This record gives sequence, C-alpha cells and structure tokens, in this order.
Amino acid sequence: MASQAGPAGASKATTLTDVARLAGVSIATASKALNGRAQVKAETRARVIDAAERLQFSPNALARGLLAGRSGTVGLITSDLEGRFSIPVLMGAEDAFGSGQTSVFLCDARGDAIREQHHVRALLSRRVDGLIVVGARPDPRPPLAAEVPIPVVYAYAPSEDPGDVSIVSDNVGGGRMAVEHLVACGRQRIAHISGDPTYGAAHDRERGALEALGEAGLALAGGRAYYGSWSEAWGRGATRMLLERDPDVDAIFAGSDQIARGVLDALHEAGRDVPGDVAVIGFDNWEVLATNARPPLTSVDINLEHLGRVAAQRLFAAIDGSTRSGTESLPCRVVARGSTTPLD
Amino acid sequence: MASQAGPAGASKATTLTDVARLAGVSIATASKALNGRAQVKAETRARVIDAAERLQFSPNALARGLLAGRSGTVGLITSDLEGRFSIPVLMGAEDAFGSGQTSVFLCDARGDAIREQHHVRALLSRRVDGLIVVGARPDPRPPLAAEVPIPVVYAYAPSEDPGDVSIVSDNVGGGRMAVEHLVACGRQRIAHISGDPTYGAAHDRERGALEALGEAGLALAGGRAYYGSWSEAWGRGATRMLLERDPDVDAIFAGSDQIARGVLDALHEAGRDVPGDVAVIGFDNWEVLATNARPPLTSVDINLEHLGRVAAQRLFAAIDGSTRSGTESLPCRVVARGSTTPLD
DNA sequence: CTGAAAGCGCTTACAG
DNA sequence: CTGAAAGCGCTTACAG
Repeated sequence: MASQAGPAGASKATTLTDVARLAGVSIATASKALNGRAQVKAETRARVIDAAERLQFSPNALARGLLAGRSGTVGLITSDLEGRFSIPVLMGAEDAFGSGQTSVFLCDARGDAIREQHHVRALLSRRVDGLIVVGARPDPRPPLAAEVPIPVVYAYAPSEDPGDVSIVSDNVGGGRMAVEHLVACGRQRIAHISGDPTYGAAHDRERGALEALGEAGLALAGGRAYYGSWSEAWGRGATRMLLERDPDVDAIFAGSDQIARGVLDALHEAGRDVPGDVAVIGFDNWEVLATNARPPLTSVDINLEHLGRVAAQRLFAAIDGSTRSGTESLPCRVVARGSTTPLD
Repeated sequence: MASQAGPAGASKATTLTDVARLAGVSIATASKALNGRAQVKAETRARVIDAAERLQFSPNALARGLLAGRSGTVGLITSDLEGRFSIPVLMGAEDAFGSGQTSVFLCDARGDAIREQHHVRALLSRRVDGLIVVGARPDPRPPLAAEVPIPVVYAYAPSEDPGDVSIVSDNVGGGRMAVEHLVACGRQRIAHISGDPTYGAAHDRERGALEALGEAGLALAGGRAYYGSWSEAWGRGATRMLLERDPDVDAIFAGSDQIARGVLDALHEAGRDVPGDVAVIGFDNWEVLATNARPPLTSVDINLEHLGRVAAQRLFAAIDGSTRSGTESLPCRVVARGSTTPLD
C-alpha cells in the first residue's frame, strides 16, 4: 500500500523565480525587494512581498549558504546525552543560537573518539560555521583529533590545550562558597563527603572548601575529605563512618546532590536533626533531588545553562573573528533551602 | 586585539575543482571517481582519490543538497529539553540517524507554540527532509500549526490528528504489566498511587492495572487509585493515608519512580518491610532514582530510547514514500529489582 | 529603479 | 573512459 505516492512532499517548493514571475519582476529585483535592499521602488517591493506571502515562499538556505560561504549552522557535539550535565549546557547553547538565525546540529559521540571524529567530518561537510564540544565530565579532555578550519569552543570539560577556547564552571569557587555559606550559618565543625576521586573537579571543590575553612580558622571535621562514588549509598556509608569518628560534626558539605541525599538519610536514621544538629549542603542543584529531599536541600548551582549560553556567545565571537583563547571559569551560586539555616 | 585576523577559518575549503586540477582531470570525472560511478578507469579513480585525500577534500553538502533537492537533514523539535522524557527519545532518534548520512537539527520550543512555529519555519527554510516532534508529556497534542510539505512523526506525545504518524508507549500495557508482576509475586492486596490526574497517560496506566486485577479476581486495595502529583512528597502522604485505610495492603504500584521513592520512605517510617511486607513497583525506570533506592526499585521501563529509534525509522520510511499513518504503541517492560520479590 | 549575467560547488545527462 | 555544458536557487556587482 505504501510508497505508491512517491516521496512525500515531492511537490517542489516555491522558488524566487516563482515569486518574481507572479510579481512581474526579475529574480534580481525580487531578491533585493525581499532582502530589504535600498534600491527598490516601494510599490515594487510591496508587490514582491505580497507575491512571496501568497506563494508561502521560504528562501532556500542551502542556496544562500552556498553563495555566502557561511551556512548559519553550528555543530553541538556532546559526549554523553544521557548524562544530566550536558543537557543544561546544550539548552543554554540552543537557546542562545535559537533566538537568532543560527540552527544547531546535535551529535552524540557517546564518549567514543571514533564516533566523535565521524561527526566532526560530517559537520565539516555540512559547512557548519563553528563547533561546541560538551564533555561528559568536568575534567580536561583531549582536543578534537582532526584539525578543523572553524572555531571550536569546549564547554563544561575544558580542552587540554590551553590555546583552545574553553568555558567551565569554577569548581574551586563553588567549594569555597559552600563552606562560606555553612560558616555564615554559624557552623564550626564542617565535614566534606565527596565522590569519585578520579574527578579533578572534586579535588578543586575540596581545595576551595579548604581555603574557606582556613580563612575562618577552621579545620576539616572528620580529619580529611571522604572520597568514594557519586551515589546515595556512598553518602549514607560515609556519613555513618563520619559520625563515628567525629560525632560533634555540625555541617556536611556533600560533593553532589546524590551524595547529599544519602547523607540526609543517614543523619535521619542516626537521629540527627537537619538543620538543627547538622546542616547539609549539596552540589549541582539537581532540582528533582534537591527540592524533594527532607528537608529541601541547599545546594551549589553550577549554572550550566548559563555556561552553555556563554559558550555560544564565545563561539559567535570567534566566528566573527575574535582570537581570544584560554579557559574561562564561570562562578557558581548557592541556592539556599531548608537543609541549612543559621544557628541561633 | 581581537578580530584583526578577520573571520577565523577564512582560508577557503578545498573544492572539487582543486582536486580535479591536482589529479589532472575535469571536475566531472573527479566527481564520478569520488562517488564510485562505474564509468571511470581504475587508475584515474585512484589518482583522484589520492588527490582528494592529499587536499583533505570534504564535499560541500550544501551544494550537493541544492542539486539533489534533499538536504540529508532532519529536524527534531522538542517541547521541553529540560524534561527528562524527551532526552532518551532524542537519543534514540539521534542514534538512528547518526549512524547514517543524516544530520539532526535540534530545536527546543520550550512548550511555546509561537516558538515552535518559528523553528518549523527555520527548518523548512533549511530544507530538512522531515521532522520529529517530541512532546513534553504523553498526552495528545495539537498538530503543527503550519502545513508542512515534508513528513512529520510525533513521538512520545501523539498528535491529536489520527491522520498523522505518532509513536507512543503503551501506557495501558505498562499498567497491566505492573500489576501482573505483583500478582506473579503472590500479592493480593494491591494499591495504586499515581500522580497528576490531568495526565491521560496516568489514567491509561490505571486502566491497564484494573484490567489485570480483574483477570486475577482482585480489587484495588485502598478502594480506589490515589491521584495527586508526580512528587516524592505526594508518594509519602498518599502512602500514609493508604496504610490507615487499608493496613493489610501488600503491594503498591506507584505511577512514577519519584512517587515510588516517597512510598518507600513512608513504608520505611511505618516500619513495614519492603518487599517482605509490601512490594513496591515504580514507573519510568529512572535509573538514578531506581537503583539508589532502598531496596533498589522495580520499575516499568517505557523504552523511550527505542521509541525514538522507531520514530526515526518511521520518518525515514515516510521520506521514502511510505504513507502509513496513525498512532503506534510500543510495549513497556518490567525491570525487576529488590523492591518486589515472590512471597514464599 | 530594474534586469541580464556571473558564480557559489557540485552532479548528471549528453557528446565525443 | 573523459569532458563541456546545463542547472540546483540564490545574491551581487554591473549596466542600462
């Protein structure tokens, strides 16, 4: 039954020629009229515009791009669509582009360098004007394998090459903010439970936390930071361990919201009141986890959507000729909820 | 300092003409050689291919598309990138396309019809060969406002127009599976706590559940299904209510994994053992919630990634001329974890 | 103010 | 087997 009709939509789209014919002018004039060029009589322009509307004319961007040497498109290569971190970045970038004339090609490399190469080649063939590469985790990643003749911006995960343009969130600053917030809430015995120790960003956060503690004249409760994995189970286990070693702890800075959820559970089971006895702050501000927690979880937001938007802006700038390079760190912010309140 | 260098990548890309010149043939011959046409001497072909490689020739897809009347691109319009349901669908679609010659434009309409229109127009102007529209929630949605001359496939949220092509997950079947699984585990007093009652899909799931209960000669524990919102808090509250009205309940089918997490919490606090006293099954199989639950949560997976892949296949078929239409429901599957086990 | 012509980079009949 | 020519849909100098 199928496929008898031949390719759907085979009815040819209307072209400038059709519009020109209907308006009774040459295609050159039609083009100028539609593009707002100055040298067209007002009445002629009106007739052309009217004809274009009547025919539902939609200019062929392929032809235009071929001529202009610019396609008005951009490639967004993510390493991991599944991961929840690339999505907000992607949203921010899509948002920044979408409002203008630029369309975005989405490619998921699934963390595979070969696949990434394949996508880069395809995008180059489509003559994208630039590329944004969104990493799966915040650590530095190798630059794209191929030499590409267009600007590239690395987002979330910076390129290992300092000559590239990278936009990341300021993990040191985020760690610092978390502790400063807890100190501002009057806490003195602050512990840090983090995740996978192979994440450089985790250590950056710890560094920021230690700086802030030092400035407040405090030491880390529990004797050291606890590293494990980015899971609720680890948050629970580490908290039990911590309570044994340092029962007087009055605040816990968790390396992620998942860990924080485990921390809250374990504190609850140990009969500690949050935030009365122990304040808890998470990291990432993963809404669904943070707002549903009991009590709702204070967390450090890493502003990923903003990061995506900035990446898009930097890409635009580079396409327009900017030669700025290097890694730019964007500040985090604390979103306060019920799990941290001042002691009084 | 910036922008002195002029637009980056301004060094013109190599063209077929460059390749032909280096190989000492006409561009027609070069084209045929590169595209595997039969009428080319082997030695000539080799010379052309060699030249193309040396020059890193990447054929201009814009020129090719202009000529072919087909761009080899497809538009993916999502209503809600933030939502966690559109992402897997998008992954599946991207995956199905990405392995071939098709590139995907991503557009987020943010649930706004005006924005959607804007994106449709832009995509049409880029001469995409087809469109996939991914809804934000599983209920039927109005078809695209504009008449589009290319095939459209609606995924996750079906079009209200039965003449359109829609791919959705089988919510009735999913509800049925959930109850059948609980019955298979020997449960007799099965309750259903669902979410926002304005979701048609929620009622579909209930319907499937009721059918399966009827076939097992059982009635719904708690007297009726409990509707509220898709949150942990509601899961907790509803469970408390349920335990009061029907203390003998031995299984709860939650309308989402978030609700299920709340259910588990409340059961835990009420001193009920899961799955010993009460079995719990969720819906959506949201990995991060399900695997981190205590015990790990059994859940109905709605196979969104597969749904995206099928949507892509249907779009391809339509582009190739298939005229099949209507709504296609894809089956769910139960992913069993620790929260449900046979009574024995 | 308007239009004929050239050209963006490629592919495809059509001659040779 | 190879190449000259036309053409996809548009824009932009350049004449008139």
